[in-house]
Amino acid sequence: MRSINCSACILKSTAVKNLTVSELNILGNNCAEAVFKKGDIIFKQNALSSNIIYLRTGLIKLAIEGPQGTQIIRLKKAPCYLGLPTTMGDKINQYSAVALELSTVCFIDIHAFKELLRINPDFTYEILIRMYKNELEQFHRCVKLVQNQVYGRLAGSLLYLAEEIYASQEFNLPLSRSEIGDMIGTSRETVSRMINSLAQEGVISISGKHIKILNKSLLEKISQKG
DNA sequence: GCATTAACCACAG
DNA sequence: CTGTGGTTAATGC
Repeated sequence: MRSINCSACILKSTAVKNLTVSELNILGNNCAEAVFKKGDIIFKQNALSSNIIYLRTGLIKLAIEGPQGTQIIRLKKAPCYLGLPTTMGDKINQYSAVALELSTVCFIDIHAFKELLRINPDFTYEILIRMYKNELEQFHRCVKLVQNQVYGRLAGSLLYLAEEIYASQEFNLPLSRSEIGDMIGTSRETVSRMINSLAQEGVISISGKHIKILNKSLLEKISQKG
């Protein structure tokens, strides 16, 4: 395998910043970088995986094929690790990852990753903290999805995109209406109608994929009450 | 009952 | 891929 100079990487994860030069060499000797275009599958549910994936740049979605169709578990923005639960918890991928925009990704051999976890506590600590935060986020997301009505779930996900992904009140939706439906557990028709009615009420303005949040506090209210 | 919510279907840009 | 209209089932008042 061609080795990569991880020491020179300017997009190191918080965890990797704790690695020594020799540990960075272990990493560099056991990883490969790849570029994915919008729509490319990075890894697929039910396939065997022996890699941890580090998303250096870009945006991806994680999705599970459920009994009632596709469920988008969450979006992930660089920089972050993908596939920690699925690669550490099982040999088979429990979900798929698909690029939503041009993304660069490092595939890290699971054995090298485990070795780093074993030998460098500061590295391991950062990974753990990240995992715990993730778990909390997932708990909250789960409650919102189960207890909110569709209108509230849509409002919540628009807020999520604005706050967490783009840090802006104005952005281009990275997902189709159908995918938004898959994310909040509703049909594409309902997403269309509700986006339009949010626009009619002046909460947002929408033109194709371009969206602007006009009344954030009202959107937050809708997100909480449904 | 009657209204509301939201899914499913069909059809048209 | 989206938007719209009609229909229908479930739930609440």
